[in-house]
Amino acid sequence: MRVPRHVVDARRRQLAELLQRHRYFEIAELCKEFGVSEATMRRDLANLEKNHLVTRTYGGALADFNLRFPSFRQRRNIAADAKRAMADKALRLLRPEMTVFFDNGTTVFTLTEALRHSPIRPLTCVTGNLPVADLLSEVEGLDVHLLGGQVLRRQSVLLGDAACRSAEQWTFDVAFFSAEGMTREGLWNSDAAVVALQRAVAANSRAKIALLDATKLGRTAPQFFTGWEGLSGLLTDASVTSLESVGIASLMADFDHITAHVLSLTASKPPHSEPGEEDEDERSDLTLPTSLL
Amino acid sequence: MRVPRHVVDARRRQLAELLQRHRYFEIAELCKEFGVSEATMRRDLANLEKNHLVTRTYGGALADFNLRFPSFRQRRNIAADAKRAMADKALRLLRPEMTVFFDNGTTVFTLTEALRHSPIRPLTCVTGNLPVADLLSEVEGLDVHLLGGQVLRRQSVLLGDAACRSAEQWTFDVAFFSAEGMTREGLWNSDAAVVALQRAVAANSRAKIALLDATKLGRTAPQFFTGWEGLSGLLTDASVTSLESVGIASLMADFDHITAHVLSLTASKPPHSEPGEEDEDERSDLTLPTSLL
DNA sequence: AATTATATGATTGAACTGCGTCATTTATAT
DNA sequence: ATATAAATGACGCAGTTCAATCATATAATT
Repeated sequence: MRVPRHVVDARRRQLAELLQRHRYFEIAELCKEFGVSEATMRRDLANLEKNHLVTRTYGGALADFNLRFPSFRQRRNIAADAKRAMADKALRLLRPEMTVFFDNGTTVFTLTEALRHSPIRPLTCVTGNLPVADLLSEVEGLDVHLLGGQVLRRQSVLLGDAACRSAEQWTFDVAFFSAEGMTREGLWNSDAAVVALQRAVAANSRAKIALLDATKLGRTAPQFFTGWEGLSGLLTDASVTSLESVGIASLMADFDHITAHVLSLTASKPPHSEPGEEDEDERSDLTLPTSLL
Repeated sequence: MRVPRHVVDARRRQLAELLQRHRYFEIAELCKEFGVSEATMRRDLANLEKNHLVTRTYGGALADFNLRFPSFRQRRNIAADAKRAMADKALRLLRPEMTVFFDNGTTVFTLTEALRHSPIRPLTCVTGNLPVADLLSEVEGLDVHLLGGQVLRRQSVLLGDAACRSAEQWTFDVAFFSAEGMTREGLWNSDAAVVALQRAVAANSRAKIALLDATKLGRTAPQFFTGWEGLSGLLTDASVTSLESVGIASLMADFDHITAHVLSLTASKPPHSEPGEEDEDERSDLTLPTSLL
C-alpha cells in the first residue's frame, strides 16, 4: 500500500496544477482523476493547504493564488519557502486586539497570506499596500484600514505626504517592515518615499520587526531606513554564520525586546517537505515581552 | 415578509459582485453579510446559477467565469450597454489637468473602464474605490490617489471618518456620483457612511454629476443624499417620459450648469451595435460652461 | 379595497462531508 | 536482513448541508 515518496510529491504537484487551471474541483472528482481514495485525497489537500497552495472548501478545493495582481506573482516565487516559514514565525508575535502595520514587499505579503489561513481575531490591520488590504478584507474578524495617498503605477502601493499623515494618526503594537538590503549599519531601501513612510510608522510603533530573507544580506540601497538600534527584532532565514560575516550577528544581542530568530532552513530540503510538528515548542523565543504588551 | 422586487434584484446583483471579487464564499457567511436566512440565500444562489452568473458548491458558491474581464461582464450585465454609453458621454466632461472624483458603484466603474480605453491626459483622479484605483493606476498619464479609511469587507470600498477627512483636503473640478435610487426629491443611498463621504466630496466639487441608469428611477433608499439643486447635472439612459412620470424632468431645467442629457437608447438595438457617429453632434450639450473652467 | 402573487423564514428528513482510528502493505533506514 | 516509518484504504461517528414543504406577511395587481 505504501507508495514511493516521489510518487506522492508528483501527485500533489499535479493536483495543485489541476486546481490552478480549473478553479474548483470537488473531492469525488479528484479521487476519480487520480485514482486514490477520499482519505488520501483529503490528506493531499490538507498538505497543500498547509503550504498555502490551495484552499479547501466543503466538498472540494480551490486554487490559492491571487490572480488579480500578476506583478506580485512573479516576484513571489523567489525564496518562497523561506518567506512562508518566516511568516509562520511572525504570526506568533500577534495577539488578539492588537493594532498591526504591514509594510510593502512580498515577504510581508506572504505574512498576510499566512494570517488569512490562521487568523488571529480580532485584529486591527493597517497598510498602504493594496493587495494586502484586499486580501485581509476577506478575513472575518479583521478590521482593515488603508492609508490614503498616491497610488504608484505598477506597484499597487500608497505613498506620499498623505500616506505619511495617515500613518501618523495611528499607534501600532507591532509593525512589520521589509527592506531591499541589510548591512551592519542597518536597513536600506531604494525609494525615498518608501523610507519616509516607514519612518512615520516606526515612530508610532512599539514593536518594530524586520522581515528579510537571506538574499538581502549585505546589500545596500540609496536610502538608509534605520539602524539596528531602531528595531525590536529581525526575522530572517539567513544563517548565523552569514549574519556574522557582515557583522550583524553581534548586534542582535542589542535586541532587548525580542530575541532575533534565525530560521535554520537548509536549501537542500525538497520543495514539498513538511515543516512538521517539532516547531511547536519554538514559540517561546518569539513571544513579545510583557513590557510591550 | 415579502420584500419589493428591486430589493431582491439589488441583493442578487450585490451577491454576484461580491462573488466576483472574492472567488469563494460559504453560505453561512453570505447569510450574515446580507442578513437573510439560508433558505433565501439558497434561492438567490439558485437564481444566479440559472443565469450562469455563479457556480454553487457544497457549502458555498463561487463566481462563474472571469466576469472581471470587461468583455464578459458587458455581455452578462443587462444595463451594460446603457452604462457604457453613459460613460462615453461622461468622458466628454473631462479636460486635461482636471482633478476628478470617482464615487463607488458599477456605473462609475464602467466610466473608469472607458477612461482607460480613451485616456484624457493628464488627469488627477481621486477615489475611495479599490477596483477603480487598481484599474486607473495602470493608465499612463493619470495621477491616481486613494482616500484613506476602513476597508469594507463586502464592498472593497473605503469609508469612515478617515475617508471623509481625506476627501476634505481636495478640491475637485468634477465629481461623479452614483446612487441607488432617484426620485423627485433627489438621490438616495442605503448606507449612511456612503452618504457622509458623498457629502464631503460634494462640498468641495465644482461640478457634481450623477450617473444613474434607468433602473434606479423612482426608487428610494433609507438615506437621503442630495436634492437636485445640489447637482450640476444628471447622466441617465432613462427616457424623458419616464423621467416626467416621477417629476424629475421638469426639475432638469434648473440645471443651469450642465444640461441634463438623456440618452435615447432603444432596447431593441442589437447588442453589438456601434454607438456610432450620430452622437458626435451631441457634444455641445455636454460641455462644461466656461464659468466652471 | 379586495385579490392574487411572491418573497421570506422555520422545520424536517435524507444525504453528504470530514475526521479520527485502525489494520495492512510497502518503502526506507540501519 | 531486520526494524522502523510511512502511505493507503476501510469503517463509523459527528456535524453539516440541501431540498421540499408550509405558514405568513407583504408587495403587486385588479
